[in-house]
Amino acid sequence: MPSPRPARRKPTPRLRAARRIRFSGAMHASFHLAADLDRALRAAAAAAGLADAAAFAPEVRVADPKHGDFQANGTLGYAKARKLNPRAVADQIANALPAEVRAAFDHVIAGPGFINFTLKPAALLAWLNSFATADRLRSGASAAHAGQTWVVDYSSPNTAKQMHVGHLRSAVIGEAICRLLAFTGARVIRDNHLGDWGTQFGKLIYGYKRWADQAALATDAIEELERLYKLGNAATPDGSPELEEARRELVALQNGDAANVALWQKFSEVSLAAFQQIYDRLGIRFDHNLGESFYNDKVERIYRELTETTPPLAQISEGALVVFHPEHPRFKTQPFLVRKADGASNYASTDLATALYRTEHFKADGIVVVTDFRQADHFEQLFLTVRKWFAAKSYRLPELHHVTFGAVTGEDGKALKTRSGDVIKLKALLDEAEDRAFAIVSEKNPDLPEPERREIARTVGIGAVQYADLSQNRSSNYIFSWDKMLALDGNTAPYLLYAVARIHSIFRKAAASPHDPAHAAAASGLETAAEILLARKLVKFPDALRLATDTLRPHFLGLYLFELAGDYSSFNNADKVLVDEPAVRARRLLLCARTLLTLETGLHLLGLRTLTRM
RNA sequence: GCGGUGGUAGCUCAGCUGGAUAGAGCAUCGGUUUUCUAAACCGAUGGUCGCGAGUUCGAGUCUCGCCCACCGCGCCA
Repeated sequence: MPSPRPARRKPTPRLRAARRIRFSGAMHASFHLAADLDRALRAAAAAAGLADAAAFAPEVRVADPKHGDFQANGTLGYAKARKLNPRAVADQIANALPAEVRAAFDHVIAGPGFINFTLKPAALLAWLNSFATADRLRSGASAAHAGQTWVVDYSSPNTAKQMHVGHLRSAVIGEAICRLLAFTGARVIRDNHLGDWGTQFGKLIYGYKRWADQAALATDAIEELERLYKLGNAATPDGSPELEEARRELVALQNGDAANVALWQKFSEVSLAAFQQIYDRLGIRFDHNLGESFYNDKVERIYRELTETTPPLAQISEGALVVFHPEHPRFKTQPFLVRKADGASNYASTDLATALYRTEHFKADGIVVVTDFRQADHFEQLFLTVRKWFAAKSYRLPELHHVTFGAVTGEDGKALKTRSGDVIKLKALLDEAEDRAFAIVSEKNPDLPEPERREIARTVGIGAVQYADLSQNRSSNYIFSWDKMLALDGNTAPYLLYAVARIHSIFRKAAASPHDPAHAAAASGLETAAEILLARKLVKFPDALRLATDTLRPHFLGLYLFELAGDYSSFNNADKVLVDEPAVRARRLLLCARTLLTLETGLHLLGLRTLTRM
């Protein structure tokens, strides 16, 4: 599989110690039950006296509910390699399982030799009691990236241009990844790598100096800058004296000409202000906006370091400074061009400088760059080069991940455009999402006051756009469909938000708080099929979280939330919550509270807002 | 030409890195409410996992070959 996948991190001694302490039985449930089982199975293999027990990998997976909660597949591979009977091996291991595991799980050997584990109702309840708040969930999850710093580079629009639909996926997926990494313990640095430098600024300054409309700049600066760029571009055809003039403006800017630098700064400022209006609606706030211009004075060091090693990593070819990778079938001939023949830098130079800055200045343990799949070659070459360069200079090497995603297309499968063929501006798209959501809310719930319907429309409309992107595997193209993303059935934001709203509704009706520990204290043991099915789903949140974070694919979390909302709806339909018997009512309120906690926590991790009524 | 990503039910998509009888939603058909939001739930119909070989206890998943779509491949990012 070509998409980047984080290597399993070696646990630090500190983490190993933490895991030992966290290992426990049913009384004090540990966060990640599958990880508990993995350790218990390894210990059992050793205790059972299996030959070569250290080589036994349990391969614990979340199971189909009809088979249990978790299954260990590792016995099959282990037995096969040693020509043993897999069921006999499974039996030996199962018989040596520690008492805590036997207390918490029923287990059975099934099929060719799987060991299936099903949590007992008391163990389910113990887990739900242990993880009663978002903080508890976070501290349970935080071991994965504790003590690490991750820099995430996403959104990254060009200044002096409006954000359009092509910027949506990077922003939405990038923000979700930031939140996942932060929740699992990392210090996350959100870095907006703006396209704020390059030849287009010569043409823009040329247009600005001739045709700028100050009134238009005051009302909608970006719109006016786009108009001026188009004018400037049209007025400077190849070979024309006007183009020469535009180039002189660019050279003046690059040489620090005060007037042009001031103009460029103004362009950046108004652009950032316009971007922030979009980011506010998407719940995004960057820590840094270190665009390409920031690295202007940092590329000389790159050229020097890439050429001073023996043998040099970079070489001159056709006047340009390039890096070849002789061991690579394609990049041995397809150059990585780090300095143009005219001596100017390009995106390869600044990206190399960026990787170094993030390593040295931010002390990054991991760097994630979120761009569309068309840049895959560039980043593969970039990372290959960084690895060799850092090794040659003995720099510490962070994990490097290029997170790619497919195109957003219309229902015809072609790039998404307006009817007139223009790109769709992100502002207009978000406006339309809210308008459509408002129409639906007003139809479904006309009695709510209009300000509340507006607020609901904001949350549902924007959430629908975000979730449509996040619910699907990011590597495939995604077909933009208002009807599908705003549908109330299926894996959509409205369906999930509706489940959240219904749970809030029950607590309103009961005049109770989801945070009240009294429900847990008064709860009797889980009994009905729907209660148990729901609880079994709730305890698998850690698995979904880990999968989404390890693969940097948020849709795994989305899929889990959808399944959880479905199990909740079934429970809600089968078992009335507000019954008279206090102990039954309390345990069902407990399930409602934990479902609410998990759905809200999960949706917030994906960058969505939630509602109490809709 | 080389490479990347896709190809799974009529449509839109999952499929946890090789595991059990391939799953959801939409659509179609049928059912459920004097009950906490029916914006819901339950059931049925629907599959040559693009095609063909191979690897092995086991392949949608791995290997090889082919077909189709989108995309990338020297001075844009």
